[in-house]
Order: sequence, then structure tokens, then C-alpha cells
Amino acid sequence: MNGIHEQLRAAGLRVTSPRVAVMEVLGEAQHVSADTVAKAARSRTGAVSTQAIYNVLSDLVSVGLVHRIEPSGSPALYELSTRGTHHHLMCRECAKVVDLACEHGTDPCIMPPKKHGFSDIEADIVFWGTCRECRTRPNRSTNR
Amino acid sequence: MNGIHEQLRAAGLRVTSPRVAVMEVLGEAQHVSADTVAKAARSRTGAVSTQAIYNVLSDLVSVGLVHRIEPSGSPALYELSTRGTHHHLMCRECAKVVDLACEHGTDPCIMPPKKHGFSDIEADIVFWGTCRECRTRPNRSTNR
DNA sequence: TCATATTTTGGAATTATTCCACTTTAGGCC
DNA sequence: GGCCTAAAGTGGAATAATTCCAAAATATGA
Repeated sequence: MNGIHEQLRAAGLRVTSPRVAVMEVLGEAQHVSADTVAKAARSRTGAVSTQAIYNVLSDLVSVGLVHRIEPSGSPALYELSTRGTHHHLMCRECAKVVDLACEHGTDPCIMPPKKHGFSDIEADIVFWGTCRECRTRPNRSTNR
Repeated sequence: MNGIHEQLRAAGLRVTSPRVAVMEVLGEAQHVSADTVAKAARSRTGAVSTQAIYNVLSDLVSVGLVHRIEPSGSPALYELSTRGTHHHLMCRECAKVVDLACEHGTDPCIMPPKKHGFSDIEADIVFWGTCRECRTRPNRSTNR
């Protein structure tokens, strides 16, 4: 019934409460930071060490259950891999994130033309822009 | 004669020794970290504060003279914008960087299909892979 | 040459993440 | 059902990259 236990098992991971809590949190929120995951997991399980959160997230990413987005300058964000491949569009000013299907076909956008001897190539593309709200907000400060 | 002074002026920036030093450093090296820039600038100009390096790099990026690459998990890298638009292929293990022309035409790879109300959209695509040297190195440790 | 806005300095603070040594726990086994 | 052992978690300190702040220095243009 509870798919999380089975997913963990299938991935060769032991079922522990931090892991279950993190999976549950990620099931309810999209692209969240480690810190956000930690808070949400704690309000669910009680005490969970920060280290455990990072370990769990790292393990889940390793086995492919979770996807890590690492936007420039912002802390890494995590989401369940089950949502399918997509990229992200992020506001430079308020860090809002919009999911973005790659509509230019499949490979071209995510595979580089020449491999240069590299293997296992992948790309997470984060597009940066300024969202409407930020753009039209009255007195916003310039960039520095 | 010295294009750097003029480039700075044209961009509306005052000509200061940290700025000139940083521009010179970037003229000789590709995709270097702030720390590397700092060391190289110091060996050229004498003392330059870390803060100045960050300020200068940030200013140069703002006016478009310098391009910042922000690979996931690694410190930001900087390079002169004059080298034209290209993306990067980086080794997960040794952080080696290969320049990569986008050969799938121009727009498709760097513009998202729908703007979702965002403006000034851009993307720096960093492809990740494992380079030949790392892949064939004998006893490399697994990922955690 | 001077005034002033812009830059730089130095030092401390932050943020995100990782390291380390020790304790706890999940899950196979008798 | 209760051990055993490897796997996972804890707590606390450490690190790395970057930013904040207030004071001192300096580039420019009037």
C-alpha cells in the first residue's frame, strides 16, 4: 500500500524513518531546498539531524528516486524523479521556479553534439529570467 | 592601445588596478574560479582584497564584459565574454571543463519555448559527464 | 586642484554543505 | 523472537564560497 517502502527496498536502501519522511515531503512539495526538506521532515518525524537529511537526499539521488537541481548561486533543490524529465525557469530576483517541459524534441536540448571522450553525459538546464511580478515591482534595487 | 582601459570606460566603469588586473587575468585563462582570479591578480598587482575580486567580477559580469558560469556544486567560473556563446562540458570527478559550441542551431538550445511571463531569459547549460581519464582511472571510489 | 561618488580594504558573518568519531538501528539468520 | 553486523543516524565542529559592513582610498570631471 505504501509505495515508499517498496521504492526504497527496490532501490536497495533500508527503510528508515528519515528516508520515509523525506520521500513523503518530496511527494507533497516541488523543488524544495535541503533546509525546507529538513524542516518539513522534522515536523513529521520529530528530530532528524541535518546530516541525515543531506545523506538521505544524496542517497535518494544516487539511486535515482530523487532529482537534484542545482541552480546557480541558490541552494540545491530536490524533487521526485517520477515527475518526468523537465527543466526549470527561475526568477533571478525572487527565485520563483517554473517547471518547463522541453518542447524542442528530446535529445537535441539535452545532449551535446560531441562527447569529447566523456561518458554518462547529462544536463540539467536552468533558465534564468525575471518574472513579471519582479519586473513590475516599483522600487526594486539594481543588481549591486 | 590597451583595450582594457577602453573596454572598462565604454562600459561606464572606472579604470582601477583591480579591474585591469582581473581583465588581464581573464584574458589569459579560461573558465577560472574567483579564487584563481584572486591569486593571479595578486601576483600581478600586489595586494588585492578578496572582496575587491568579487566586486570586480560582479561588476564586469553586470556590464557584460565577463561571463559567469555556475556549475552545480562547484564554485562559479569566469571568462571573457568575447569568446562567443558556448556551453560547457564538465567532468563530475575532476571538474575538467571543455568548451562546447552549441551545434544544434542557435535558439532552440538556449531559449525555452514559452516565457511564462519571464523576461531576459538566458541559460548557461553545463553538461556533466565523466571524462576518459577519470573513467579509466584504476581504483576510484564510488560516489559515497 | 578639489569635491564627491565610486571603489577598495579588512575583518567578521552567513550559508550551504561536508567531515568525523561515536551511537543507534534495520533486517537477515539461527 | 532475539542477536549480529553492516548500514544509517547523531552532534558538533570544520570548510568553502561568498557577502556584509563601516571606514579609508581613489578615479573622474568640474
